[in-house]
Amino acid sequence: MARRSTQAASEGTDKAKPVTSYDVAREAGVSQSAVSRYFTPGASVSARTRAKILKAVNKLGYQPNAIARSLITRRSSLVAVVVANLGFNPEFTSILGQSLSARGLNTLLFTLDHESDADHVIDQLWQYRVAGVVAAVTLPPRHVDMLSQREIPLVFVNRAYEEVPVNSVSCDQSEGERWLVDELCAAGHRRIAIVSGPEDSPVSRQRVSSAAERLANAGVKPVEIVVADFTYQGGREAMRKLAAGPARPDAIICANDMLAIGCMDEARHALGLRIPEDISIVGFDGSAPGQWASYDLVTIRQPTNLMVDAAIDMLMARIDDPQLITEKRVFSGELVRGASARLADT
Amino acid sequence: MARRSTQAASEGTDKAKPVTSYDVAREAGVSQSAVSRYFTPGASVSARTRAKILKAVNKLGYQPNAIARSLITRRSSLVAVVVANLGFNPEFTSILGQSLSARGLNTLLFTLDHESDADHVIDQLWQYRVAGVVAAVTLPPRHVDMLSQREIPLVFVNRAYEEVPVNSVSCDQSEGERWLVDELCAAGHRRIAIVSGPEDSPVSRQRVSSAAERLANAGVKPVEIVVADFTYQGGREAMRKLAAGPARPDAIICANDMLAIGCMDEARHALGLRIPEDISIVGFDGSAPGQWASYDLVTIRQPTNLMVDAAIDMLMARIDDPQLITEKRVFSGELVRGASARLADT
DNA sequence: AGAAGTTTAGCATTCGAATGCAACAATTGA
DNA sequence: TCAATTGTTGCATTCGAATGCTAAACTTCT
Repeated sequence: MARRSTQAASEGTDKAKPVTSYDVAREAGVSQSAVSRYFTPGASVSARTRAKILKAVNKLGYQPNAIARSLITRRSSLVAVVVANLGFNPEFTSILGQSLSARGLNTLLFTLDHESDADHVIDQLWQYRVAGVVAAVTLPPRHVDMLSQREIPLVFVNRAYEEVPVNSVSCDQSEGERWLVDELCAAGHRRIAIVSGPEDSPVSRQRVSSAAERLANAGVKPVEIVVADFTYQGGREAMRKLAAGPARPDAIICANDMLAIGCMDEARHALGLRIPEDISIVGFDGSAPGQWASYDLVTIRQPTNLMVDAAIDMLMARIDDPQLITEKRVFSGELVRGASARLADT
Repeated sequence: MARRSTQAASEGTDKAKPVTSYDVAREAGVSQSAVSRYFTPGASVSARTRAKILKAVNKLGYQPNAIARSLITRRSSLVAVVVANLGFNPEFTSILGQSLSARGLNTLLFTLDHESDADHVIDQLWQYRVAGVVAAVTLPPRHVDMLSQREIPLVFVNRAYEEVPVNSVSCDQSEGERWLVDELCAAGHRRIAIVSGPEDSPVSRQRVSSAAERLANAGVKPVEIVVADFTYQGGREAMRKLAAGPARPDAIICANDMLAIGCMDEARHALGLRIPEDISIVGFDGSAPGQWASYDLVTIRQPTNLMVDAAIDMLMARIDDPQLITEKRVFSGELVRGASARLADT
């Protein structure tokens, strides 16, 4: 085993030179405190020292060390973003990252496949003393409690908990499903099937139960409820199953756009059905592919931008005052009247 | 006023209690050093103290503070992942994040809209003393130099530089385009157009020039080269322009799948063309939507998993030994013989 | 049992920036 | 002009874990 210190010291060709606030202070002829204050928004530094420091900073190419800063201030500019691998709008992550960045926060991204990975994620984000957490997945209540005990602000997106008070922003799933059901029923559909997402997905469960309930109100019993995962392939298989069943439905309510797209492709390209003449298909999300001309989905568009902004607002309010009362913000979706379903004329 | 849960409300002054290694040491009756060594893989700790510490750790719920550790070791477990907002496979980010996580690294995600944002990103990742950088965007040479001076390992994905030596993994764009061109020519296409991505995108430039070159070799001059951005809408507009031009092409080579999808939708749904009877369209990427039945694109599938693994391998090798010579790994793509283009029979 | 070698434990220091405090300078008011 | 006020500055300490070094405890071998 080689001794690194001696080696590194001897071979000093082009060495990385970590510039510290002390270096800047020496260069500018001021104290390290002054340099620190220079980078602290509210601090009092005279114009003269300001100028001297600025010069030294530029000369040396100094960048404050966020690690050291976090250590002493006990807070970082990192926000953990926890998303599920499947079933979530990839554009959401992108928009969220950009909004965070615009507010000077950095994104620590965690993608989880299985809920069980949550333990690991919680450990990691705690180790990094993140300033907050935006979760678009379900976390077990004990993790929610843990974060709240540790006073780490947490905002859920499209999740709500009965048991624990949490901040959340969401799109009104029930309302959206009611709209969809009403549209389908008004257009005369009666043999309606539902394609559900995974059974452990709260979003899917909520959408499916809302739709089923509204159907029941309208005196319609779903001809079938098929469970699929939140993938294109899942949608195709679901459609295949429905077509093979006893009474082919004349309308399908899918738990998200991806499933709807899969259903449409299977219906058209494998089963030779016409949409919406032979069968109506509706989704939920308002994802980009759903709006492509090939699909032109009837769906509920979630106001992603609004939701992201709201989430960040809540998070930052919490960061400033961790004692704030929890709040849930629910946005209405927007019915997108595409051509994938036969709807009543407006 | 909202009602609070019994748990949270019971303790009026529930304070966050940051457990440190000293707390654990006291609880276990050992020194702080011992606790530290307990969490250091190669360190020597006797079975007895190990047990005592483990007990204390569990009792107090201790998690080492990654910030403090990073400060003293001068390295973090963070890897910066820099991607462009448009034009890149979202699944790439997801896979990369998971692979990093599997190796104990965390993902600091930066999404950039404009290349000019790169300055800010470089500042941020340097401030956090990231262990490495995976970039799927072009960075100005000065930034590449800066990272190399600071000895921060850097791996590019699908970018290569002539001027500076950098690590990179990529898919062989030229080879892929040659395959596509050859297929189209062999099938008898002669009026071939190209839809390019943004002119400041190296990936697009490389693909377009490779295709154009191969066409020239075959004695074919592109009927037109249309520039678009890397979006669905861009593809649609490009197709519209091409159709309005003097000689409508019988085949279109698109700089990526998204553009190809846009072209297909415009051709079919706005122009009433049949694909591939009236016009052949090919893409590049092998993205998921391109493989959906509605499109069934002829394209080049990039081996995303291989590329991600290779990138991480290179990065980790660099982290272990920053002096390693730079290396470029180029993978072949895979021709996907879909139905979006009329190809010669095999 | 004693010498020589090997683990293991603890002390003290280190990483780099933020901040309370006290000293000092600059400004204002009388 | 001097005192009171306000604004700046630097010193010294702090955050929490890692690590070189030394001393102590344990093995191993003769």
